[in-house]
Amino acid sequence: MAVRQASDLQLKKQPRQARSRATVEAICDAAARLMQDEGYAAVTTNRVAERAGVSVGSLYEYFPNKQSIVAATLGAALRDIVAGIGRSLHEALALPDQPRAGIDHWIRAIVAALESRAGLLRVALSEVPFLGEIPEARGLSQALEQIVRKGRDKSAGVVRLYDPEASAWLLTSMVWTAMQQIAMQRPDHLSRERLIGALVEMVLRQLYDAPEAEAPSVRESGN
Amino acid sequence: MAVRQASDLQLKKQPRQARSRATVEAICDAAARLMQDEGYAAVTTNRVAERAGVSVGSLYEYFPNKQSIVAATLGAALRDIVAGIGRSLHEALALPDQPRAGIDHWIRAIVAALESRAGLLRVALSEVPFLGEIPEARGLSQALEQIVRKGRDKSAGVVRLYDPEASAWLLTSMVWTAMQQIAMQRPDHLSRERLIGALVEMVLRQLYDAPEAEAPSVRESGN
Amino acid sequence: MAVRQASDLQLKKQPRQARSRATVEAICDAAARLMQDEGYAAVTTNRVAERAGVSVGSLYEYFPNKQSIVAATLGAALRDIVAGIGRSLHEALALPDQPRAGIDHWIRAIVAALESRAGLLRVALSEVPFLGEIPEARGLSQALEQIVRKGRDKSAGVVRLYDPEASAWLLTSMVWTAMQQIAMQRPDHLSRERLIGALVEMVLRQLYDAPEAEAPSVRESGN
Amino acid sequence: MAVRQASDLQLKKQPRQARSRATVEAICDAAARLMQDEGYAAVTTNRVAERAGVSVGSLYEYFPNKQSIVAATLGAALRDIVAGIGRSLHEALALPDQPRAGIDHWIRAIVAALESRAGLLRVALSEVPFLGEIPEARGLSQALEQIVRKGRDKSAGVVRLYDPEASAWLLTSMVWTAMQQIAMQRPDHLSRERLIGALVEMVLRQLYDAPEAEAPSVRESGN
DNA sequence: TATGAATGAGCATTCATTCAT
DNA sequence: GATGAATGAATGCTCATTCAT
Repeated sequence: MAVRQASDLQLKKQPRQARSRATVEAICDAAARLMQDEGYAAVTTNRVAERAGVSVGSLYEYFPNKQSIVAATLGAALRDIVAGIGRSLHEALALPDQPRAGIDHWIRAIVAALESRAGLLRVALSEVPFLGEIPEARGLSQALEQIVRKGRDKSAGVVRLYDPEASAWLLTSMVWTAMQQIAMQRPDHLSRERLIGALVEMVLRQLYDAPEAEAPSVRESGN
Repeated sequence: MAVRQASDLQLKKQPRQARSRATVEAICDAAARLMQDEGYAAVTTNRVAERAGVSVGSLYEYFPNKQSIVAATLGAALRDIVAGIGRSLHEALALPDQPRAGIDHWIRAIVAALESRAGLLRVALSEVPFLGEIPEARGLSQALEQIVRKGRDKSAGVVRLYDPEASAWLLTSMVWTAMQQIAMQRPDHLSRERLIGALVEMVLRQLYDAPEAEAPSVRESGN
Repeated sequence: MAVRQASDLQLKKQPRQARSRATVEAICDAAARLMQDEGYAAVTTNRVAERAGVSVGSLYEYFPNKQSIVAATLGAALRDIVAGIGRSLHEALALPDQPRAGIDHWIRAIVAALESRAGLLRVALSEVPFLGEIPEARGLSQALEQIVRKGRDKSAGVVRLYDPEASAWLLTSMVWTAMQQIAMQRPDHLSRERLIGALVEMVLRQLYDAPEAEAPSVRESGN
Repeated sequence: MAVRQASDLQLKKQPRQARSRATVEAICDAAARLMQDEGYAAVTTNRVAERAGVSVGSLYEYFPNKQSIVAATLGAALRDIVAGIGRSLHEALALPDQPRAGIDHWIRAIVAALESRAGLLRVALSEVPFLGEIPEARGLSQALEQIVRKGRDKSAGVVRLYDPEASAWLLTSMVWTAMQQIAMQRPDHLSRERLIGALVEMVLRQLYDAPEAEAPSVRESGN
């Protein structure tokens, strides 16, 4: 398999002028729309340029190759998501020390952040071969791990996990994919509210041996 | 997005002769190897034909287009996996009614089945744009749901889930992805044994409010 | 400067069928015509294919890249030239031992061979950056050297050159370029006949009218 | 072949200010270095501008197109060479009437001049398609012819060449290429000294040891 | 005058698919 | 049925040149 240099996914030069930044942004926006609407295979340099209202040449002024366009596009989206989570996490930490409220808060935050970019993420996760090589993708994992670690520190002495290391790793990855599913693949008959409620409950039970909680009313309006 | 007819992913005609079946199989094997070794982008009809020791023309005798080759290849792999799970599930049902033993058994069965095709699955899940349109992929989900349903029936009256519908859906998808991770993305420092052990414990806790179990010995050899 | 693999200039596969050989030949002919008529810069893969009455795809069936087309084209032309010289050389050796007749004969042979491909050679020599990497180009030099060596062997004991090694090298390269000039850059007012006659005379004078000159001291420092 | 206007190879306007002259010179220097180091294909207007520390726009302020940059670059190099030869020729004419000393002197002068620009010349001669259209290239030929003519005038009555016109033309072009070879393609085992020595001897032999030969009939038909 | 972002025609190359043998 | 040579639209990318600032 061809080796990829780290630099192959980076911009040729940082756009400094407002004009340049606008061009780069227009290119990433166009690529994002194309990817969402028609899938990764539809992202061709000429179509991206056309949609961005820019010439192919201009595109190659900033990006060394096609992959770097996709990487920048996804990178920006992921950065937005991490930022959104970060903001909410900040608030969450300000909350009183009630585990349920805290967990509920950050699960909501992450799901909301993911939902804002659901279409793009779906394609990124299922079609982009080099997603793992995009720094921001690793950044997101690390952000998650940080959250988990902080949560754990806070509840030290309370939580008792069987094989803590393995359990923590599993719980993180399971909750992470659960949130992705809620944000991106939720079945029609289950609303986000119900799923988030159930997920919070499951997490609490894992961490605290939570006893029965009142079942939610099944009547609901939206999804 | 281009509309895809269901028939686009199917074989032109079922190979009836042994000779034909061998050809189709050789093609799928070649495609599988190529995909595992070099990624989805490396799967070109000419290379598949070459590796299969067949002419491109013959390939198009059975398959209407490239996607149908990939679909057949992944379909076969997924059928193998479902079959493997099915066999184990059968044994599991024969076991005495000990939840832990049953859960442990089928988690092991699924992880083992996934591991046998890990390389191919990794690529299928992260690069193939039409995975969801492959009937067997849906079949796998349904198989899982069946298992869960059977498990639930067996333990009716014992298990109390908060919002059973939402919880069941979540639990299924979480455990499913946990098993994928264990089979395909396990971190170096956590062995399959530890992860399976922890996962079983987590599932039990969700279903039965399982109390503390003995922590596993941390000494381990392999992975 | 980019490194070039030897294989980059060679055919992907030898055409075995008559049909294939005809295709390869048509491609080389088209490239030769294009080069002669419009220069090396006009040789683009699409134009070559078009002129050859072949699709670009077919072209890449046999040639790994553009350079290999040019290399094959020039290689064939150079092989023709070497073959032509070889034939004449054979006759020349059959001639009686008259130096003038022999030299006249092979100069004529080489000039005629070069003239038959003058247009192509002119472009090859003045525009093709990788001429020296084409094996047949080296082959031509070696053919020349062989001729010179044979000529020298024949006249051993008669010819006395000042610093024989340096003189032989110089004489070879000078006569070689003289022949190229006669074949390809002859001024309007000087006919080939006159130029060949004069060249034969000059060569004879170098080889046989030599009065003894002092050999140069062979001791030398630099280059 | 595309027709080229003479003006296409010339500067748009002569730089009059010192500033402008410096810019033009920087551009030519950059082009020369690029050509020497990486070949004619590496000479792109953007890279030239960059290496020259100038914007592409400025470059087009003085040059109408890319070819004119190369033409100016080579023109300057050739002018340097002609100037160098001119200086030496002047000294040579001041020398006493010893043919060997005179010939030795100007051969040395030319070889030295060529050597000073060997890298650039090699590329110019083997890759630049329009070298013959650069006025200075013609100028160099004319300078050579002048030298030869002067030499001939000086030795009138002594030198007797078989078919003087053809022989002179041949001798000029042969000696010219011999000097190029000595300056640019000398084989490892032959030093410049030996080769120049041998060349001088060869020239002398052509010019002064000539026994009477029958002049060729001047009547001729073709070319 | 000088700049350098922008242009877009054009290039080399790939690959799913067809069809004469 | 089987073959594999042939096709050509489409792709990623370059670079001489222009022009608004």
